[in-house]
Amino acid sequence: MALQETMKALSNPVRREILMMLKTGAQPAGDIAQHFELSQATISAHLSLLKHADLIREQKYKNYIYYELNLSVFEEATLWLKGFTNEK
Amino acid sequence: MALQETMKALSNPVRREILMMLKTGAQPAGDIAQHFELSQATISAHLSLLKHADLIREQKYKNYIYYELNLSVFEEATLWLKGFTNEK
DNA sequence: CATCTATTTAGGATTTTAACGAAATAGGTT
DNA sequence: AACCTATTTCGTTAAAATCCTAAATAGATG
Repeated sequence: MALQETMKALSNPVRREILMMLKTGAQPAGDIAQHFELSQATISAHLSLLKHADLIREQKYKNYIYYELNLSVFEEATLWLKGFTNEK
Repeated sequence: MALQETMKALSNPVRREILMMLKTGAQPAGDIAQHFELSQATISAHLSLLKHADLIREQKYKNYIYYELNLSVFEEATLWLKGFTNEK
């Protein structure tokens, strides 16, 4: 998919921290927001951008929206980067 | 070093294209600029940012400033990304 | 169905980024 | 020293990103 979207999404520290939070498993938007001193609305916008970049997926359960990593796009980005160090 | 600088630098398509141009070896700033329909000043600013992110190094020779990749920082970024897909 | 809770959307202020042309600098070369 | 040539720095402008508060939406629950 679009490397541009991926890289743009990864360029922001808040979004990277969100991704790291999701390493251990899916979490609802509210829980994610509580880890930051930022408004819920701001975190929601970051989540939306990560979703558009396809780095995360959402999954509804009860009253919550759980977000989780979508690893395939990470693999693409990793490959792009490895292209610099691997080849002779 | 600072992952923030690295990711910020990689988030821009012009800068990524510059990096790809340097895969095949060092090139002077002027040659790099010629591959884009952007002013020399703009490319110079991109090169400066890449240099601050430590993704490239400069090397003076005759009248030119040659830029070349600095692979160690690519490795750090690759490791960070692989941290998402590798671990269980 | 009325209400509560979780989350997003809208609108707006502030900061950052990307670009340009023009001027400045830094080295070579004559 | 004077002059090229390559590159950067300066000053400015326009567009995009980030954040906030307040209002809207969407589901679950009583």
